[in-house]
Amino acid sequence: MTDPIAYLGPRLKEIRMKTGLSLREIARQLNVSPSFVSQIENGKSQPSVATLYALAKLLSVPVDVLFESAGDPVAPPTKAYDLDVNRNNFDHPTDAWDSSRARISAVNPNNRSVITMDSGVTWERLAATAEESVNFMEIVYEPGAETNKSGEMIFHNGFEYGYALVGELEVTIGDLVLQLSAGHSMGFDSSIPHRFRNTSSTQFRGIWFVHGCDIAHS
Amino acid sequence: MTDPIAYLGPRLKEIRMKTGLSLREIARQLNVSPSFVSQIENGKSQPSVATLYALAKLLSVPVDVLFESAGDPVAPPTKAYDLDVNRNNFDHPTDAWDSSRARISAVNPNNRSVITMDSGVTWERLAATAEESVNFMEIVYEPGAETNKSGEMIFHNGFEYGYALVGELEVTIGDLVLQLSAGHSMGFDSSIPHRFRNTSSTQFRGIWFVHGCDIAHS
DNA sequence: TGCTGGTGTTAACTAGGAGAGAACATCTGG
DNA sequence: CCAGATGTTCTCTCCTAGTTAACACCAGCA
Repeated sequence: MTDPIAYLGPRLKEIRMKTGLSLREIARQLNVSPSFVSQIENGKSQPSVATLYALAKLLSVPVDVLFESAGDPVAPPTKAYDLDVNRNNFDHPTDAWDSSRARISAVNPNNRSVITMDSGVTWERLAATAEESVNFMEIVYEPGAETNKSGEMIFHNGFEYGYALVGELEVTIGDLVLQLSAGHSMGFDSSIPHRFRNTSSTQFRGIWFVHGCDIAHS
Repeated sequence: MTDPIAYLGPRLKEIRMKTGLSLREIARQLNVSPSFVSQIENGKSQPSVATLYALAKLLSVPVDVLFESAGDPVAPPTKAYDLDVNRNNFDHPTDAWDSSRARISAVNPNNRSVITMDSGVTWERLAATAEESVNFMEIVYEPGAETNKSGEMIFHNGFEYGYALVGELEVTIGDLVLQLSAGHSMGFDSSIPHRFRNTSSTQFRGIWFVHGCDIAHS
């Protein structure tokens, strides 16, 4: 393995980029000079533990993530570390998040990485493992929210599983329509066109598991 | 939360103690002076990122663990796992139920198919799709119940994902121990030896998703 | 009882690097 | 073309990471 310390800088830059924060903004929030942040990112200087920690916290990633050299994993991380992003158009969630390298991932409810769609649909990642094309998440449908504003059905390879925590969700799979209410669960071949819609006046929350068939390819 | 940097020293000492390593031994392996290790442990000095990293690696804990204040549950001493497993009755759920042929499956909570283990562990199937080696279920651990009465860890191909609905579950994965309480979630490579245990006095319920690698074969 | 080899702690010191500050070269948008 | 962003690269200073040395304490062992 290459020296993880050497990769700290580039890694940092990479993560910062994803957050969209500017180097100067980081410096401002950390109370250090912009030049210093630049020096760190380019490996020309190293932060102290204090600034390292502050840095990790600011970027909301575990410190260990900063040591990961682009490819290989390190000691078992204790948290999922994907960044909060805001994207608005995915057709399906199998590839919503970058795959992390973790073999173990534990996620604290107030520390989840979240994807918010413009349509009142939110995905909160429940685990960030090394598996590709797999997503374990809590999904939230605000009243009136639906998978696709256009009303179109979507389909994709793989299977999809859901468990309703609270609220009601109208689930349409093929020509089957069912009302998923708290405690109910379902699973289906997601190559069948499907659509979800919250027709009620209260928020819907559910535990979702989606995986693509390309699991098979690995 | 108190400043995690301030706790770094004591935390370090605590972890070192558990490993049984002497301060001087640590210093020797890190190529630093014993006095310096002492100064770090007593908060009179702070390590550089490099030594911090080396330290974490030497103690085989993720760096973040060093920042956790004494209270939180973390990794206990590193001990080689005992990989002897016996699988007389299904100790892992990937193949518990026959695979159904359904492309769509919806399950009503009071109509689930249930497998009860003698040990106070129950699996309730949440969906019965055509997928092989996949299980979506609600698991119940009564107070005192554990994966294996013998206390052995189990492992199997694939990945396992869990979301805690109510109660608490002590989850041991490799040498990582974590307390999974309501709302918390996790996922892990289930080839890592693992074990669950309800050490509390109340019932634990969670949504579980387990799939084997042989998914690929279908 | 001393000696040897273990443990952790503290003081005084120093060399090196964490971090600042300025001036630099870009690229926007108005 | 200016005002304000962005990141970079110098030089310089002061702080501190890490040292050495001597400290006090045990345990075993002759």
